[in-house]
Amino acid sequence: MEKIRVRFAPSPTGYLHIGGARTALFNWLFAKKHNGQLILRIEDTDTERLKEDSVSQILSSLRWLGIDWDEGPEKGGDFGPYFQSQRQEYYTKAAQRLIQENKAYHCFCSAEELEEERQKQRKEGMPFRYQGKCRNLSPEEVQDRLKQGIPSVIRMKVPNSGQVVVEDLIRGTVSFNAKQFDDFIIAKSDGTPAYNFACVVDDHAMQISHVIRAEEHLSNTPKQCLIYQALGYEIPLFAHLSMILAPDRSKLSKRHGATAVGEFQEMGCLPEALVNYLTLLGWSPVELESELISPAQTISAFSLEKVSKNAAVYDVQKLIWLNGQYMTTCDLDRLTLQAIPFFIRAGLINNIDAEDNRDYIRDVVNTVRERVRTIGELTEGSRYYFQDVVSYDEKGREKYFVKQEGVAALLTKGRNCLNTVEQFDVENVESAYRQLMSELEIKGGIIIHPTRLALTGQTVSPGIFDVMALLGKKKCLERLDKAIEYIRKI
RNA sequence: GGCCCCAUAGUCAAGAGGCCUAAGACGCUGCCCUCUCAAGGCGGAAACACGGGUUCGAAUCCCGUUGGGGCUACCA
Repeated sequence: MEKIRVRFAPSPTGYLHIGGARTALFNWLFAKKHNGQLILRIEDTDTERLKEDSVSQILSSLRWLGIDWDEGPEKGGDFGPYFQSQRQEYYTKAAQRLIQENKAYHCFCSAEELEEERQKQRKEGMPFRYQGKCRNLSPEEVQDRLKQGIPSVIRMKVPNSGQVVVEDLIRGTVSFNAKQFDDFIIAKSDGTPAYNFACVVDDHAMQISHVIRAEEHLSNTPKQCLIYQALGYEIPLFAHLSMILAPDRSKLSKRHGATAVGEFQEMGCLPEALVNYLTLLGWSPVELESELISPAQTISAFSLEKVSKNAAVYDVQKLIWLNGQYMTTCDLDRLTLQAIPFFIRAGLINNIDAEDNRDYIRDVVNTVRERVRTIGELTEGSRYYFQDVVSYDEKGREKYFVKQEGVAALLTKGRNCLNTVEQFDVENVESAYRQLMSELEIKGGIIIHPTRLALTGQTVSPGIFDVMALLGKKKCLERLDKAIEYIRKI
């Protein structure tokens, strides 16, 4: 088989969203699977829609996900430049050639004229198609108008009969009737290429073997085939990935909550979880026993033919669940490192703590991580390890501090019991407390619940003895004293 | 409107004419474990959009309908 070269070609009009991320991921998986290259190309021909910083955001999101490219921005390669805005000469040359070969032509119709025509046709209930007014202008006329400086676009001369057949690796053979297309624009009046044209010129120049992109481009593909044919280029293989939809089956947008990769990062998602989730959207690891799969496993099992044809509704619940799974199993030091910025932002620690108390922070992360699903939740669940308890959970307060008979005295016994523990570790603390329970002939929960509330302010936490040991003797005694005093005042 | 794609539980998704009394996962739910919450273990409810064909036999093939999505720009 020939060299496999695929590309991801985002337009820098905003952040990388999960649809784009999945397209990039599937391209990456396919390239890795076949020892091919992934090319990153920035499609920035529409200067009006460009957004500042967009490129660097997209690049950093891709890197965060672990999707690396072999050629492209900040990387270089033999087929550059990788920004379409720097490739104008290629487009101009190709368009000029088409004009010389009588396969494309200058069109001098103004936007107003076209709009008028459009309205007229709509009134008649006809689909809008350019009528080919400038199609047969004589060379002299064209030269004349060009000299006069009348703005013009370049249009394809589209044959008005015949079938255009697209071979798609996911969808099979899809055919279109050529006569439905009008003479579409390949170069705008400022000379910059229209999407379909730039795309074909670049994919050919960059020797792309497989075009893997979103389904929204399937309808553009026959036009691109027409361009390939006119230019005499070999047509690559296509694979159109189904769309990712919002829960209401509409197109995903900001109103549907987090859709940008960066937003998932901010809420404390782990990149491996997002990647894992995205691979499951449209592809399924049939021969693997679990859905928790690493990129390496995915690469070896991946095949485009097995990619699902139906649009997928994205379900944040499953992503969060996957993230929770990774939270408890991922490398602790790495997770700690990722959590620290969250802790700082939440005001739990400062930069100095982050350095000096690294071990403590790591222990906190380790004990809390198995009961939370995101780093955001981890941060919230870690509060009392860094800050004093300033209030008690309302329901817990009612149940354990107000309604529980003799709780102050009980906690005092607990306090004194802890006070006798020398080596304040989990085993010693637990055996001391257990001994107290059996002396008092009470069930564990009777003293554990109020203790938890006193130490954490919450009704939920990791195992209470783990909490005690991590908090240390001093803080445990302080917080118990404070709670006892608080209860007495009720 | 025209053209194109798609159609299995709430969601992702296995399924290539008999192996389907239709996998698995998330979510929901019952029980167990338990100091709480998670996690974990064992159960449960929940789907082939509809109508016609083809066939001895259809979730699977064909046609139609309905529904969803995309394209139809001097956007990509």
